[in-house]
Amino acid sequence: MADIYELLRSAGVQPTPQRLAVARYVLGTTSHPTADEVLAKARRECPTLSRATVYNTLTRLAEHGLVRPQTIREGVVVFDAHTERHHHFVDEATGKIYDVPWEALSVSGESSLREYDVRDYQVVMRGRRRKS
Amino acid sequence: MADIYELLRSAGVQPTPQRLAVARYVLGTTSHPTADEVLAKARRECPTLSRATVYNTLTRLAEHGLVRPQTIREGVVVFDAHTERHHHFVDEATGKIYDVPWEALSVSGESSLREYDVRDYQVVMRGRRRKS
DNA sequence: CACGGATTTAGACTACTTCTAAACCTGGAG
DNA sequence: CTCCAGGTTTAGAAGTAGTCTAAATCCGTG
Repeated sequence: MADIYELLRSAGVQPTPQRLAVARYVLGTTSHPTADEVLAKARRECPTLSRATVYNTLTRLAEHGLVRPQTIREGVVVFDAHTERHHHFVDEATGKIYDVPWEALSVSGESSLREYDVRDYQVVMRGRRRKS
Repeated sequence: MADIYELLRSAGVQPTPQRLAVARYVLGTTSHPTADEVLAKARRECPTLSRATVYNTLTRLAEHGLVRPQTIREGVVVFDAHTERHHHFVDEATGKIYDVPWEALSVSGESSLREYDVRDYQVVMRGRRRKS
């Protein structure tokens, strides 16, 4: 949340008002928004913001490691402000995506996969979130 | 590939020429095709086949457990004829998806996830396939 | 052979994403 | 101060994935 302006600058992304509005929303939520959701929220701060700018900005933030696009939900890319390794749980009833800490699961056996140079992996779980 | 006709019938899907063409292709490949790829291939056998029929048929095959839709590649659903549990490896250079046997990996720790009722899970890996 | 239900079809339509070309800053050189 | 050049933003067009609709077709039964 802190100083988004400085965060963008130090990541090498010139901080324009539009980019700040996008970054403030996407970096401040854990809800895995789609580009359109980011557009809707960021427009509250910057009403002329265009769809193209949102896509450009999200792509740029991703290139600079500030968000991570994820292919988990059907038909859309969602953006995750949580950039360290972690797993995901998808609630099939609501479509909501939850982050699962890396340490909650342990995966072994990758070493047997000689044919593949695995650069990254994650466990994707689906089911229902228990009401608590 | 055996008797697709019987396979459809016994799964409760009325085997029409269009459905046979779709099923023959999608059940006979390990390439995780998209609906459009299935359309292109199945049209060789059945040139009047329409896009809508391909979507309808793939949905029906999925409902009857003969294929499994997967959300792994950006922006598209791919269909996997391999319906038992398994993991996936995505080659980031080519976009190709490879099946990884269930036994090749072991995941532990799901039990700590009290908040979630995990009905299904898989490991999704990304990287480069080694040329062999 | 007519009927009715299931199936197929083309094309319209929606959603998501990328592209394009014009407009718009903004900051430095003259 | 003015002009220019870069980068940025914009609306809308275009491209791609998938769904929907209504008419046409097919097929088994009476």
